Amino acid sequence: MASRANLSDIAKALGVSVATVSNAMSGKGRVSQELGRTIREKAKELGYVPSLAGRALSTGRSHVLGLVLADIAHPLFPQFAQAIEHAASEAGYGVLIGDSRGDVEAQSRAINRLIERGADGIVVVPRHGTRIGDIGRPVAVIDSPTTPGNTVAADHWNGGREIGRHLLDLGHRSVAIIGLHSDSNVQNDRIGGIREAFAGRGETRLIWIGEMERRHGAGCSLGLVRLVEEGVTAFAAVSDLHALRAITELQQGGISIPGDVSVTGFDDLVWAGVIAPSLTTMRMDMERIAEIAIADLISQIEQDGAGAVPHGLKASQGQNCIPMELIIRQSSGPKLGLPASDERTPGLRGSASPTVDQV
Amino acid sequence: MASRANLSDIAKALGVSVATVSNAMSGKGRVSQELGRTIREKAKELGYVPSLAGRALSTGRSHVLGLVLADIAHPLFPQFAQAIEHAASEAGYGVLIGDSRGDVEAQSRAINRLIERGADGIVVVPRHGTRIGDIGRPVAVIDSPTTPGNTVAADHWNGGREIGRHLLDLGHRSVAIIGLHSDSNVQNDRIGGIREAFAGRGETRLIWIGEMERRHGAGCSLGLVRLVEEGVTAFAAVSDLHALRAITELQQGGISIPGDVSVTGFDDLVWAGVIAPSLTTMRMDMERIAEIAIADLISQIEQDGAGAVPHGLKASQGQNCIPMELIIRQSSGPKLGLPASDERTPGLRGSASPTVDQV
DNA sequence: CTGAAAGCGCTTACAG
DNA sequence: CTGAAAGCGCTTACAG
Repeated sequence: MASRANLSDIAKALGVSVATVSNAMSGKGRVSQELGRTIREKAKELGYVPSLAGRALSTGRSHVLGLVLADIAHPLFPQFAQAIEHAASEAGYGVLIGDSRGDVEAQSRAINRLIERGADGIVVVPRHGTRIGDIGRPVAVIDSPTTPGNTVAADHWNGGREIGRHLLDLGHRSVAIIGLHSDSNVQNDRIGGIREAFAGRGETRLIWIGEMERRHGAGCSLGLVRLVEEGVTAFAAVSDLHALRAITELQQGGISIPGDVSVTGFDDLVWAGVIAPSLTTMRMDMERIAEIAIADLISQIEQDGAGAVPHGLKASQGQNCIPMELIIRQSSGPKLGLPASDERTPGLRGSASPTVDQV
Repeated sequence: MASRANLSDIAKALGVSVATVSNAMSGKGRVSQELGRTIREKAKELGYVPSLAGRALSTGRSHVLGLVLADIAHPLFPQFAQAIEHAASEAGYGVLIGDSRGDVEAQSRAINRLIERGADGIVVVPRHGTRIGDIGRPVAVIDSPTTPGNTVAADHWNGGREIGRHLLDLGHRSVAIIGLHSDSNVQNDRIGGIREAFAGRGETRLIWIGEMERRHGAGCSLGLVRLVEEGVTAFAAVSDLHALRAITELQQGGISIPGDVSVTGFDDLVWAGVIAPSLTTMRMDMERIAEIAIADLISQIEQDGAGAVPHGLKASQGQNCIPMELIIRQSSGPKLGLPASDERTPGLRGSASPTVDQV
């Protein structure tokens, strides 16, 4: 297990020049089929692994991308990281992570660190209400279709609309929408969609968790039971995290889901399928989002040298708003008293005959 | 904004040699204080950013570490990634992510890819029951103190013991322990600790979710309500994810927590503080774990050239078993009927007077 | 204390 | 189709 073979070793072993070996390995033609094959065989035999550092130095490209999320501790991070890593890896790029710990200015520092580390481009999922300035290197922003400069995103608005329709179809006419911050484009889109669906067909009210916690402390009650008493029959959270909070608060208050009220979320986070009742939610197509983000980034990288070309899409904008997928699970059901005209399978867990049923 | 200044630019601007500039920048002495200062000033003035590729090529060190988790979609990944990124970044290293999507052999491929990308070393949080062979590059394994080759880990066993004691202190004498796989060292440690605490003081039984799902399908009921009827008063899950499942299943079954039974978890996942009731759990000190893993890795890197020195700790083994921290929240309380001799603060949510109270 | 030179492993015009 | 040469930006003995 001598130290790694390099181009020169192969060249020597075959009595050819390193230039030829290089050309053969990169497969850009310029070498006879015959010789090309021989060289590649020898390379394999010697266990040749190209040195990225050597390549990077001569091409000026590191073939590494940076991934910066507003908050690396966000429960969606795993999904993002996995999809981005996969897409990048398919395209021959590595992914370096940057963390901004939810802090706005740390976000730009994180981006800068990654650039100093030689990232050829950056994928950023920005913090609510942040805008990414020109960083002199290609960037792909994943936020919301309504965010200026956004590269690709799920169609959050339409996702909201579908959630709204789903609840309307089940007979719900009074929904409480649960959000966190009013400065998040993603959340505002989702909320806008839900409201649009309900417009003229039912009433919506809005709960901002962030605001409630500022007033009553973190982890405070959301007062959901009270809302049920006032006639709300459905809760549509803009994230599974908030849906989870709603479900447990309602359950703790003795309210049956979906017997008494329905609850929906967004994002299909890891626990959504596992809690009782399992959570109806809206899922992003992370694979496609990642693919498009990476493709855009790479096309930018391969165009401009290292240029300060303002990032933006040449690709068809329409393609960059990715549909979300409604996943109907047990937490949403027909409004109490309505004929159960649903065609959904009963599910594995017996939400059919709830044992709790008061308030 | 011309293209980036390099050592040679600084050297020319000052009429000195690049060697001197290099020495001045790396601060390894060899340069007069005077000149050193001048050079560094000029460097700053020109906005000099060292080329990692150049450095990597000449030193053979990329200053990049790889992070491989069994499953990047695991809810603990964010905590790990954040802590590792932070520790690495402090030490001047970048972090490249690798994904093995929960697949055992993909795990080694992921490791190899990172090595081909030039990672100087790898941090791996292995999949249950996997063992990392020699990969010809420094590795730090974070798994369980009882895993052979483990570098650093939380003291899962003792964490289990503390959970057990906590439940005993609350008066519980019959606990159901909820695990996923019996081939996970981490889980076995946690379970062993709980059992040790209960030995001779109460009875424990064990539920393997993985096994139940194999028999009854994913998302199946865990039959927890039945257990309560049989006299179980506490559920100790080896992960917050399973605790969450337990809490919702119990609540859905009309059982009050902590009124009727207590539930505890592990890991303090993102939602633990936010559900109702909030979840009592055991938290790892990720910052310390990450620090130690990174320190170990770097010391290995700086010792052997690229050697096949079998990884292992020279550092004091004792230091590498990091205590966990018990976080008492509302999901655990005194056993029903017992005098409430607890000193815990009542918490923000009124678990004091539960409205649900049947079965 | 400072500098000239070689070399890390690759790619890329440019010749032949 | 193939090769000799220069260069990417740095570091590191080795001289002076």
